[in-house]
Amino acid sequence: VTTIRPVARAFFDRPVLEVARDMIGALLVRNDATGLRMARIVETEAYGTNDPACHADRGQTERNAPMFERPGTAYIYFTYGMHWCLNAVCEPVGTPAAVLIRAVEPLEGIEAMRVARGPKIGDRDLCRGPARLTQAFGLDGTRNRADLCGTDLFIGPGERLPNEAVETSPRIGIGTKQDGRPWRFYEADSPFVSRGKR
DNA sequence: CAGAAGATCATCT
DNA sequence: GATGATCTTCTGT
Repeated sequence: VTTIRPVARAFFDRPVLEVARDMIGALLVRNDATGLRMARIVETEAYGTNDPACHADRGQTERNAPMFERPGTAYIYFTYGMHWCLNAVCEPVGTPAAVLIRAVEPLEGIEAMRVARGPKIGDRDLCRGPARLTQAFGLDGTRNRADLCGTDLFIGPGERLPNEAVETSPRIGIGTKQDGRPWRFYEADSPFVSRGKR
């Protein structure tokens, strides 16, 4: 378990849609003084150029500045007055793009996650949603700009899921939402995705 | 400086 | 399915 290594930085230095697809099945790992926490990524969403929903669509600001930085950088932003969301910055320096991690399947450190989330939370709900997983992993703004190719917080290659599970998902969307905004969403066929009822 | 919206979640009906 | 929580960030004046 501790032999898992981070992906190469070149993994993130690619078009954000490709990275969002390839992050399905990869591992999110935090391994530091707080212990080991590990989970499989099952749901992602891509943000980048030509996307009005992207935080950087109207240029660089203090908040979105990490999106312009080195691929593999963590962009962790605060929203709705109480929630933190984790992104992996993609594409070359100066090109704002990032993948939001929307849901993960807990694999290791489940008790630590339950301490962070609440004693009555079932395994399925520990990390099912972008703000839930940051809470479960103990991530917030103090970790903004962390290196996701680093050692104590990183993305690992994990087991390769069948691409079919990603490409045929009923809720995959590379297209347009009802309001006309782009929808760049990937999910595995898993009970740990954020919207499923199952 | 005020106002609105927001890459959400827990809780309730 | 609806609503409240809670506050930062951005925009317009």
